[in-house]
Amino acid sequence: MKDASTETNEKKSDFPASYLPGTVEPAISARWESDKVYHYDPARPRQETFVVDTPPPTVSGSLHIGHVFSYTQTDILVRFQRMLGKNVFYPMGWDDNGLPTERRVQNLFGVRCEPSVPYNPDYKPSGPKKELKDYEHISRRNFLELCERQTAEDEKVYEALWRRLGLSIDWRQTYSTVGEHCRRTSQLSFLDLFRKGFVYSAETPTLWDTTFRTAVAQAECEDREASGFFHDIRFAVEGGGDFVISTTRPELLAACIAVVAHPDDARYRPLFGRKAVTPLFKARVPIMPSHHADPEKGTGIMMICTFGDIADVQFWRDHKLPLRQVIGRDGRLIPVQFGEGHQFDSADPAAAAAAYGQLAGLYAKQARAKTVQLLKDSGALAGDPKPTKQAVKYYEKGDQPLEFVPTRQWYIRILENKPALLEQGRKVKWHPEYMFKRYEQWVEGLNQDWCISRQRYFGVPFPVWYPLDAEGAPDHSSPIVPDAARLPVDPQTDCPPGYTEAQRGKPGGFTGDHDVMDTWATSSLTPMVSSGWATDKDKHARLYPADMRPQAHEIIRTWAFYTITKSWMHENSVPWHNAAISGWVVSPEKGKMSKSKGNTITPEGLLQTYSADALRYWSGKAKLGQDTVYDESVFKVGMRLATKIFNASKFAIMQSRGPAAGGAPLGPADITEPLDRAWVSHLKGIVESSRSDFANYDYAAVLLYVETAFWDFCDNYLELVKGRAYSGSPAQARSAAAALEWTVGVFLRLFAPFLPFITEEVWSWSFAERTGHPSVHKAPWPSAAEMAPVEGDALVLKAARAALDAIRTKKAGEKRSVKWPVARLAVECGPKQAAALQLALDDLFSAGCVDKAGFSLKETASDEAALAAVVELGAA
RNA sequence: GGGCAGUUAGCUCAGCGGUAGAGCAAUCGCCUUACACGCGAUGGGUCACAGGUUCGAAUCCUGUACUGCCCACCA
Repeated sequence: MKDASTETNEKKSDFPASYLPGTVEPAISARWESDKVYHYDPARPRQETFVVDTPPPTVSGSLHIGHVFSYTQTDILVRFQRMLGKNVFYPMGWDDNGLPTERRVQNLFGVRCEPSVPYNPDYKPSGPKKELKDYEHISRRNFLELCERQTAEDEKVYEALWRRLGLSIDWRQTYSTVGEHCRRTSQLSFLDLFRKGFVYSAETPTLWDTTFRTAVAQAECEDREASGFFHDIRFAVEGGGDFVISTTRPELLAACIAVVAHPDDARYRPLFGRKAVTPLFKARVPIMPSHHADPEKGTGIMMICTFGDIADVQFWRDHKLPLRQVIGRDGRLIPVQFGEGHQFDSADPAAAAAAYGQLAGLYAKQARAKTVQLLKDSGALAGDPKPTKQAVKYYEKGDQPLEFVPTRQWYIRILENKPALLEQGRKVKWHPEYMFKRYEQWVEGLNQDWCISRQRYFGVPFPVWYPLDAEGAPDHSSPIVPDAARLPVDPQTDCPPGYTEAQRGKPGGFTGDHDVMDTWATSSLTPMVSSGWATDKDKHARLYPADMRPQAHEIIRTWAFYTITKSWMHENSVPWHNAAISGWVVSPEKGKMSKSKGNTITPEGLLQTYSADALRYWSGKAKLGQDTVYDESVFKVGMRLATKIFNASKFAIMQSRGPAAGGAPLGPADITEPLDRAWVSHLKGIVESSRSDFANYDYAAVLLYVETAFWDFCDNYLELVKGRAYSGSPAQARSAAAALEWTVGVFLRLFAPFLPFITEEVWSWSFAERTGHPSVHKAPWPSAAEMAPVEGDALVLKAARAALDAIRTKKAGEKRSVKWPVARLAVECGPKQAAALQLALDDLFSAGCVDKAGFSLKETASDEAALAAVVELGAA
C-alpha cells in the first residue's frame, strides 16, 4: 500500500488515502440534516411533487433485516425521483397502535389493564413477572401511559436505525398512529362514514378471539392445520328412524339448530321436512336440504350449529333459525336453559339440563371430551372416533381457535361495494403487475363486512355515546356523535352534547362506547394522515393522492385493500397512483424469516460489519415482489463495490487536477481521442436506459448494468487510458482526464440511490463545487444530453479490448505478470476493426506493455470474424 | 380445491425468439506509480420434464412434476 505521506504531499489532496466503511457515514448524515437535503418544500406545485405513503412500522420491539430490505427499496426509488428534480414528500409514521404494543407493555412491565382499577398518578411499574398471577392490575389510564412511554422509547431507536441506513426521510414529517392527529383523523373518518351510511353497528355473530376477548376481522385470520377426530353421533328421527352424523365439534351439539343434507342425496331425501332429535339434549331440529352439504364427506349429513363456521352463520341467517349460543366470550360454555319458553328446545328438559350441567363452565376443548363421554355412556356414539386433519381458523396473533360469538360491533360496508373497490384497485399501477391479482382475489373472496371495533384499550376510541333508557339500558339504535370540531374525543371521559357528566351511566343519561378501533381503521388512512385531510385542506390538496405506496405483499389484503376502501369512501379517489410491492427476506433454507422461527437477524451488527451501503446494495439487487435469500456474501460484494468507487474516483479526480488537465476545468470539448469518445458514447446508452427503467420501478435492472459497466470501466477502459493520462501529449492526456472525470461524475449519480454514503463522500471531493450541487442526491439524474456533442465509435473500444484480452490471456497462461513485455503482437481482423484498432494503438501498447516494433496488423476480407491475435512474450 | 410466482453453472441470480451469461465459490497465476479490501486467467450448464408452434425455442403455446406464497363455507 502506498505511503500515506505521498498522499498528503499531493496538491489539493482533500480526500482520505483509503476507504474504511463506516467512518464517513456519521459526518455525511449530519451534513444531510444541516443542509436540509431531504426537506419537502410546500411552496412548490403539486406536479413537481413526489409523495410517498410510507408504511408505518409496528413499534413493538425491534426492526429486522426484512425491514432494512424493503425500506431501502423504497428509498432507492425515492432518491431517483428526487434526482429527477421532484419535490419529495417522504414522511415516517410509527404504528404504535393496538395489540402488539399492549402485549409488549404487559410483558415488559408485568401488568394487566383492568378498567375498574382507579388511576394512580404516582404509579411506577415494578418490572416483568414470571407467573401470570403475579401481574399487576393497573388502571386504563396508567396502562395507556405505559404504552405511550414505551413506544416513544422504541421510536427513537427506530429513527436512529433509519438514519444510519440512510433513508432520505424528511424527519419533520412524522406521525404516530395513536397521536392526537391520528386520533382526530380516525374519528373524523368514522364520522364521515357514519354520515354517508358506510358504517353501521349490529349485534351479530362475529369472529371472536377468546384469549384476547375481542372481535377480529376476516383479514386478520389465518387457517392452521390441526388434527382432530370425526365423531359419529346417532340422531333419532321424530316418528321413528335414525341416522349418523360425523362431526369434529361434538361440543356444539347443544347449539344444533338444524341438520342438512344435499338436496339430491337419496339417502336423506325422504327425511326432508321431518325433524331430527339430538342425543343428550333431545332438541327437535328440522332436517333440511342444502347445497353446501357434500354427499362424499362424512356420512353426507351434517349439523348446523350456532356457530361452527361462517357457513353456519349464513344458514342461520338465511333461514331465520333460533340462536342457541353456547360458547361464551371467554371460550367457555355458558349456562343455558332448556324447554318451553327458551331458545333451547328439548323433548326432555330435565335430562337436557342434567347433561348440559356437566358441560357449562368448561372450555370448548374440555367440553368436547366430556360430550364424547356422555354420548358414549348414552349409547349415541356410533363407532370409534376417526382421526382427521382439518383447517381451523385462528386470529393471526392468537393461539386459540376463533369462535363465532354474537356481539355488538361496528362494521364498514364492504360486501355491497365490491365492484367499486375492484374498479379502484384497477386504477392503481401495481409493481409488479401481477400483485393486482392478489388484490382482486381477496376482494372477490370476501364474505364479511369489515369489523372495525375491538374490545381493547390502547387504540382510538369510537366517538360515540348511547342514550340510556329508564332502566339504564343503552339505545344502540340512536348513537350520539360529536361535532367534528370537538375531535378527538374520549367517550369515557368526555361528555356527549346535551348531557352533563353527572348523567354518565344513570338511567335517562348516557354511556360512552367502550370499544377502540381496529389498528387498520387508522392505518388505512395513512395517505390522509400525512396529507392533513382532517386539519389542512390546502396541504391535503397538495399531497393527495400520493404517488407511491410501498408495502409488502402479505398485507395487500389488509393495508392496501383498506386504504383503497377508505379513500374511495371519503374522497372517491385512489389513495395513490403506484403500489410498489416488495418481497420478503427468506432464510437460506427458503423459509420465511420471522420472529416465531427465531431466525431473524438484527441489522445493527450487520451495519457495523458491512456498512449501510453494503446492506443497501443487497436490497437493491432484488426486484420488487421478489423474495430474496439472506446471503452475507452479497453484503461483501456491496462493500467491495463501495471501495472500488472510492479508489477509481480518487484516481480520476487526481487526473482531472493534475498536469494532464493543465489547470483549467475540463469539459466535453476536451474529449477528443477516439477511444475516449467511444467510452463516453457507450456510457450515454446506459444513462438513457437507466432513466426509463427507474421510472418503471425496475431499479434492480439499473443496478445490475450500471455495476457491470462500472467494473468494465475500471478493468478495461481505465487500464487502457491510464498510461496516456500519465504521460501522453497534453491534448491526449487532457482528453483522458476529461473523460475520466465525466465518467466518475455520471457513475456517482447512477449509484447515488443505491449507495448514498460513498457517492456523497466522493461527490464532496470535487463535484459539489464543480457542479454547484452540494449534494449528489439533489444533483440531476445523468442525461445523454449532457454529453450530446461527444460521439464515438464503439468499435474502437471493442477492438482495443479484444487485443488486450489476448495479451492478458497469454500472460496468465505463461504465469507472467501484467507488466511483462510483449515482443510480438500479430493481429488479424477485418478492415473496419483494423481501422478502429489503429485509433487506439498507443493505448493498447501502453496497457499491454507491447513493443511497438513487434506489432503487425493483417486485414482479412470481411469483418464477420472476431479479432484474432498472436502474442509472443519477450525476455524479462 | 382455486389463484399467483418460480424451476438456467456448486450457490445467488440476469437473459425472455437468433451462436448459453454475471457475481460468489473453486482452480491457476500476478505486488501492476487508483485499489492486494486489488488484478489477470481457467474449468464448470441436454436452461425441470414431455409435446407443439417456428427456418430457428432457455425465451412463445399446451400439459406434467416439483418449490414457495396467497386464498377457500373439508362438517
